[in-house]
Amino acid sequence: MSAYHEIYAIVRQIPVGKVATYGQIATLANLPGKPRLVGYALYRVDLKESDIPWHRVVNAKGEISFSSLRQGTDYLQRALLEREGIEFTSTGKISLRQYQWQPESV
DNA sequence: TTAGTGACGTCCC
DNA sequence: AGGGACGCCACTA
Repeated sequence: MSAYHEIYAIVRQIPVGKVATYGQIATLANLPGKPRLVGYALYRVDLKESDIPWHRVVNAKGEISFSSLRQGTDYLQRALLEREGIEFTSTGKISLRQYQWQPESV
């Protein structure tokens, strides 16, 4: 059983209209302090054949990680999030206080 | 095997 | 608020 499988399982649990951070996913996947692995795990996921809502994962700043490696999927991510009702600030950030996923339902 | 890089986070300035 | 340095570990050359 790969640790990445746990990551995918966690991401799949993120409800529509909510987002989670890489660090949050890492912790939930029993990989505290290793958020980079989460990012790499999602990078390995095939966007088309996976049923994983990868677009609901953002960094701790509440922003989408823009990278040339993603070939524009970063812009797609923002579009998908906006389609789910998530609003972006003028600086392109998301209000985590309002949209961050709370597994334990504070 | 060593070195470099990265869908990130935390700390310090 | 914004930017730089360091740490983390898997993958690639």
